Amino acid sequence: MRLRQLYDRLHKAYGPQHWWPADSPFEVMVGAVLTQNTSWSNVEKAIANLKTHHHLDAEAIANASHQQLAHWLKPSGYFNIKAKRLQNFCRWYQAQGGYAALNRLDTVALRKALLDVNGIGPETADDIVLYAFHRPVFVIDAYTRRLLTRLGLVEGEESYEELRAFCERGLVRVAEPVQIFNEFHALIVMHAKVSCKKNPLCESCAIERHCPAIGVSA
DNA sequence: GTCCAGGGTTCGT
DNA sequence: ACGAACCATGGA
Repeated sequence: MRLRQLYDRLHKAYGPQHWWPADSPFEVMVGAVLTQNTSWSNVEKAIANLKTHHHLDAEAIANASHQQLAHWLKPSGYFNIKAKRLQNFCRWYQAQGGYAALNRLDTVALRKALLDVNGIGPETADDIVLYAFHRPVFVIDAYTRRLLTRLGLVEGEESYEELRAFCERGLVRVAEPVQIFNEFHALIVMHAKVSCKKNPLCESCAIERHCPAIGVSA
């Protein structure tokens, strides 16, 4: 199966996902940090806390006490390390001049700048670049790696950058790469959450080969 | 109620 | 290059 075909099947099975679930680019960035190694439902509660206390704002987060911030972030797990990372990110974001200034960078420079921030790794950087700045980078996460491996499209031990290059190359001629990459990642997450859970066999074998949603029926 | 899986990044070694 | 540390939540 080719990537384009996988996309079509996922899209047909699950429909438009309208990601990222956030009210502003800055909320996307906060969510990208908080969702590191944790499920989205946990992140929503932490973001709701920030909203309730009028702290979903780079300056407010930058100036909050570590203790206060960690308390609000508690539902998203790893609250001490995330308070530190989020605060570090917000101080950097302000120092850079905020969204407008960063948006003047080209995609490669923007991605590189984000990766230099302590607490921002490749997936978090790409979440931000794609979903907050609408640039064409393909986000690789554990679900993506697992699905591509099960489908036999990749070996599985590739580096993050190798997988990203593989996905971007495989979709190099699409008309609207930002829109396709946006939807593709969302669909992979949807498939992992819904289809695999629904079918108990999914976690223990390459069920995608037999998955009615995206693959050949048995 | 108890146990356990899942999910990124950094920092040691 | 590899393992350890960081944590609440939801399902079994």
